Amino acid sequence: MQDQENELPKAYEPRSVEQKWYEYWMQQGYFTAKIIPDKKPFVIIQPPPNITGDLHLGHALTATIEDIMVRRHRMLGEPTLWLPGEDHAGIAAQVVVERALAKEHLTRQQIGREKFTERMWQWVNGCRANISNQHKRLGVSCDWTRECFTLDPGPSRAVRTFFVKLYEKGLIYRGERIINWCARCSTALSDLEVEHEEVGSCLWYIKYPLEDGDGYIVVATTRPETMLGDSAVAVNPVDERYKSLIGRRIKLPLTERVIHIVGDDSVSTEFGTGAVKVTPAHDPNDFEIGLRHNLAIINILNNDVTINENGGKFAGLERFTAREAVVDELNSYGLLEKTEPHTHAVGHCQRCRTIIEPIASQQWFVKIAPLAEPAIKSVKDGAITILPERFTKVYLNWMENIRDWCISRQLWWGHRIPVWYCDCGQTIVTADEPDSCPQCGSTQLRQDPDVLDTWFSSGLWTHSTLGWPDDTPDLRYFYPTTVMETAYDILFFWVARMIMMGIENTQQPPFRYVYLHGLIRDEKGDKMSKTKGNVVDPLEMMDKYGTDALRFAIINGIAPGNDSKLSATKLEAGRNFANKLWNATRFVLRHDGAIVAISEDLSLRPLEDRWIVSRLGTVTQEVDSLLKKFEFGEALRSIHDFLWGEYCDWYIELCKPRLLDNPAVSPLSVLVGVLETSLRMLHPFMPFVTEELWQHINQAFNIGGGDSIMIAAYPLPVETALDMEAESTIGLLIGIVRAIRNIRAEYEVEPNRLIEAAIYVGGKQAFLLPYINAMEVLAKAKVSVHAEKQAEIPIQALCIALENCEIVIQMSSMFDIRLETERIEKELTAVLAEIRRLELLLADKAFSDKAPVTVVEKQKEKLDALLGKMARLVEHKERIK
RNA sequence: GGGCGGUUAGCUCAGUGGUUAGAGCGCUUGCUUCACACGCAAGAAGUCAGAGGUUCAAAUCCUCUACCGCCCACCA
Repeated sequence: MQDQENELPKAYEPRSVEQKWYEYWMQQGYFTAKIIPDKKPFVIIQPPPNITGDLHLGHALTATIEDIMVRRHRMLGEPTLWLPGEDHAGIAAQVVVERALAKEHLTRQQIGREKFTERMWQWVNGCRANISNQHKRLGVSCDWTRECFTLDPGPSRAVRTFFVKLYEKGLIYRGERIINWCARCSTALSDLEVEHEEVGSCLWYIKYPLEDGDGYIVVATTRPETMLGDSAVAVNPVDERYKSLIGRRIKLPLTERVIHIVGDDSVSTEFGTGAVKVTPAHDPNDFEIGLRHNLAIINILNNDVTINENGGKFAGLERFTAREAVVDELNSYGLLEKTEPHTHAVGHCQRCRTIIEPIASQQWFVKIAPLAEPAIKSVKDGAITILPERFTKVYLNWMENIRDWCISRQLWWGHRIPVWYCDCGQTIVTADEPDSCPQCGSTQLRQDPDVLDTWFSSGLWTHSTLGWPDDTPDLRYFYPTTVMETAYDILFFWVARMIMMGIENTQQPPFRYVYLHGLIRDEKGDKMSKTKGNVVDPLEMMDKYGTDALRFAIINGIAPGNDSKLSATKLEAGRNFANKLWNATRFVLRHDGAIVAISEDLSLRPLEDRWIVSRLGTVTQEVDSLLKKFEFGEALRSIHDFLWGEYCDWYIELCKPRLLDNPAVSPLSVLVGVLETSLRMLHPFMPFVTEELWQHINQAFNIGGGDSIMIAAYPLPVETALDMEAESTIGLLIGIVRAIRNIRAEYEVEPNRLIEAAIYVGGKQAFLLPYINAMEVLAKAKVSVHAEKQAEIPIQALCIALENCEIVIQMSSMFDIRLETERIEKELTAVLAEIRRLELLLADKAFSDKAPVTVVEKQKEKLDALLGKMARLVEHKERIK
């Protein structure tokens, strides 16, 4: 066994073992899910990372939490599928490649759609490999044989099939609506892709003259330039101020147009002047008013948000330049009544931060309410459970107020809309590219140039990855999946849509549980972002501390749905824990002997053996129940505290004397068994170090545990594990040892000096006797145990009362009383001298008046401390007299 | 405007009705103890944001207040 020890370095070196085991696991095919018809599978479809760059800590957290669940369920013997993939990430990825092009002073328009798409695919190939490799470094046990990409043929066909299906049901339509237009990306966006931000701006009050010259009506607006597209002024019909004006005509300033004043309920009488300019082409509210009053939709903007020909002389100006020009001109005509400061929310493009412009435009939409209804029901009924529970309300609130979803994007990267147009006017909507027009037979068909919102394909992910629309064995067996685990910030983008689409396509909710984790922030609590430069690279952390340390650091202390911060100290704690396990195992491996199961002959074993087995049982129970509740942070803490605070700090130490004495009942079986079981319990959290150590133990003690810890059994709670007698007695023992150590530290007893302690326990605890010897070394106390309390306690003794016993320590055993008395005298003299000096100093008026307050205070504090010290010394002197 | 979360030891956070509120890091003191200094032992440190209420019992449940953060939202 000595050789074995030589093989193991003194400290754990992650790099040397991680790659080895990952390759071994892959080569053994442990990650590949197998269909076992009579068993219920555990299934997680991994949230596919965007192919926009490197993995960040959020991905690491997602991957780790999912790996914990997956490894546990696999160890529990369930057929387990964790399906990995990547998302083409439509606009986000296109922005990344456009930026790369910009560095070459190129735009996508310059190189054309075909060349641009080629560039995209080049990027994808590099990025996907990168993402997979980073995932592998994290130790993820996902089934790489089933890896998917959203643009793969299968998922792509699912997208087209779904589109056609919804179109045929009348749930996808094309129409002119107000959409969010990003001029930089040159595309429409869904409402979710717009991020609102409060900005300080102005409210401009503009006079609109009545056509007949009979005065004017004042409207308030935050976007004066849009007046160029006004087609009415609206007032509330109940508003006494304006009631009589309804139907009157206005000469719209800066244009030649004459518009009407209309009455509409939607106008607030409270805000602004109570009269609102109506621009149906550039405001969702106005668009609705326009529909009700049959108003013209006058689009005044080009796609690059310059003013178009409808803006008359302002044509060609950029929107904000136009705003200034319009205001100036109005002012010069005396039509600007006033300007007020005004704060309001302005929409920005989620991907490029450009200010969004609402524009009426022809786009494709999903009529969402019919899809939302069963999705709401599935959560209300409890078919899907959202954790933590508070997100249920957030989900329902959004779903119940959901609005139609704009799914067409004027991008080049993504799933092309499966719609073809023929010159004869025919529109063909089909999953497979048509050869000719069914109406006129023409082969000159034009496919719709737009692509679909990237979330349109992600929403199908739970079943498109398993083969849908085909009826495949995977789909039949693994669907519906078990848990959808992801960050709470994509609850609407992704989770809600998966539920709607999953139910629509399969009549079943796509998963049983939604578990939402929080975001990882930097040490200051800021969201990590590349522009802020506060991004922590998981790869760097793994290089520096090891993968298990990173996994420990991001799981330890987290609560479901709560954000967390990552810091170097957490990573160090993880590394230290791995190292602690490494060394505990090294200690165990130094010993040799035959091993039996820990449950065998347990009742014949000494109390400390029964104690640690009982504690293991309790921890197993805790971990089981915590993991069932998705409390990963608490479960990890529980295992950590047990291994470090009980197994290493107490059990190993309790065993040391026994291992030297070579007693009749060797602790080795329990020493090995508890460690081996704990490693299995910890494995899902820290897969590499546990595999490495478990392999050593498995071989050295010939346990026959199998080829890998990752397919060994996960420890489950056993009813009989608890041993109250052992727990209370060893608990008492620990209390005694701590008390003695405490006294030794307090009296500064030399480390090697043995002290004499007598322990008095009630008659029932007399069995403590045989185990006191084991603790003697630890406590450096020569201990005698008495069943009953002696009538007389020796005078020069220290008495410590614990819950069930009393400890009496002879003062003379802690130090030589004569020498100690001399030492105290000496110290007292010195302390008294210093006290006198300080008292004189403080009494000196010259000092207290002239010295800075802080200096005086400091001296006072010093005096207080010395007085306290003197009191303690006097008390100590009295006691040992 | 609507909703949610947070406020616990110097720092980062667990704990959500039950004796004396925990951990990691930091701090103080002492240890080259034959697994580990990425360690061991001992210690100091908290009016659990504030106020009121329910209860035998509240950090935990209820109400209100304050501050911080987040999400949703078409009042121009």
